[in-house]
Amino acid sequence: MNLLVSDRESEADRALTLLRDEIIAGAIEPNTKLKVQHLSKRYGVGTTPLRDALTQLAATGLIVRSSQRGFHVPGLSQAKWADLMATREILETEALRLAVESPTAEWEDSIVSTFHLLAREIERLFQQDTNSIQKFWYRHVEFHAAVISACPLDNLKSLVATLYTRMIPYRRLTLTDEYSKKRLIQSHETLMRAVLDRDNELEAVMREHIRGNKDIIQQVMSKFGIIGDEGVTAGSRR
Amino acid sequence: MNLLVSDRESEADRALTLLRDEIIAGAIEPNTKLKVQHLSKRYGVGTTPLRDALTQLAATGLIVRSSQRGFHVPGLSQAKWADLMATREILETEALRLAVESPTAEWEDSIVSTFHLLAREIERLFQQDTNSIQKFWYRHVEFHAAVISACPLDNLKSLVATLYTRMIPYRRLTLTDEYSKKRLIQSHETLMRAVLDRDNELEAVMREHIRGNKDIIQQVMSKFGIIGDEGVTAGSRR
DNA sequence: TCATGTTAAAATTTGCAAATTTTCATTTTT
DNA sequence: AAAAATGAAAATTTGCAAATTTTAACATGA
Repeated sequence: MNLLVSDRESEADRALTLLRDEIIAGAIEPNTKLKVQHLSKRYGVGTTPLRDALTQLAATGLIVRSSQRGFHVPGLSQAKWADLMATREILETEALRLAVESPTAEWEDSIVSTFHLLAREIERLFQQDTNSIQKFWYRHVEFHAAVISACPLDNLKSLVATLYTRMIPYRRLTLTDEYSKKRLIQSHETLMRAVLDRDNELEAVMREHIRGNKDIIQQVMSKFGIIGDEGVTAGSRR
Repeated sequence: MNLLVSDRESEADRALTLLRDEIIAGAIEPNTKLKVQHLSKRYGVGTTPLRDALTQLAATGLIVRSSQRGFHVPGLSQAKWADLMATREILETEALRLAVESPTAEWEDSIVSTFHLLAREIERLFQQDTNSIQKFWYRHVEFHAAVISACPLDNLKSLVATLYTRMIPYRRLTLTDEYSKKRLIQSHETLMRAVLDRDNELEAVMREHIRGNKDIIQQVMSKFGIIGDEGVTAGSRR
């Protein structure tokens, strides 16, 4: 049965998306323990596929798995964020350098189109739609993936994607304050322009883009008093 | 029960190790489909933990997961190997550069000790012990991890570890021929020396080390007629 | 009071059978 | 013959209850 084009999506995939989306939106906060039974009921997904999703996310590093004691969302810390962003700077800048070396037609097209989708989604932030933060996240990832899409190294690009996943728990901090929508759009437009214009200082522009983002989040963390990593506080969820 | 120190290792972990060890040894060849029931019986591990192990290895990229149609060991190809090694060169060289910038006492000690363990294990290759290839693999990973252990970026180091996992299906090719034990030891000794001596050309030495390895495997692949990626041939295992 | 044991509850992990989907050989149709 | 349809077998995926391990509250003894 299933007269329409069959879905071809497993329950585990669905569970993974649901869980990730809640972490993106901050509905599940850092340091939260992820209890299988609880999430299973919450999402209406069996425990087996849910566990599969948890295993996948843990392997990526978005969540943490402790042998025999389950999964939890990692805590935030200045040090971990700095580590993540420094690593991102190395990989993403190098990927961009390689992309410039072997540019293609679709490359530039995809940068332009994903930029516009990203900009539109930023405009929509804080408006009615409750899913706008998730959508923003996806558009943001897609834009940056497009920027390095001409890089011929698949392994390098997949590792960059992993890093973006690890950034998820911090990402929401961008949207608390500080960063006006305009600045967010401009910062990405600057990067796009530099690529399209083959700016001589392209690598430097990328580094600045990343460092700018790093600094903003660090400021927000300071403001909220986040310094170290306080460990997992039990209890399910708010 | 369990009077001694309790094991604290899940069945899934055990399954993961067993499976990975067979791939390292080549007992499970590239392009082999990994059937849950078959492996479950083979290892005497339930299907649930076995599936967990498969999910983890797929998330790392050692094996491939296709939605609704299971897991398989990826096929080898010249292009994929070149991609992997180029990416490795970028990350590992940068990690080494950072390690040199903030050296510690244990760093050098760990390089020396892991080198000797590696050298011993290389001597033992092709001798009685049937597990020597796996042990060699572990010592090899440990040595390279030690070389970059002083790098302060945990994320960068974890990505390097991921790349080493992805190299597994190719690694056995090193041991068919060509590479004499002596050359294998020397190549790592050269790298160690360069680090301990703070060679000015340290980064170049690392790049050469990686490229040397890349070339050897490429030659072996040519000899065996491996060029493209022929896809999965069904059937369990030999 | 502090450390150490004890025990019940809670959570993770596992085994297995049922449900779903894919595969593949065979038949039917063009 | 080649292509499309059929259907049974095989494999993946899922639901759920049992087994194991951890957690946390409480009691015991130094």
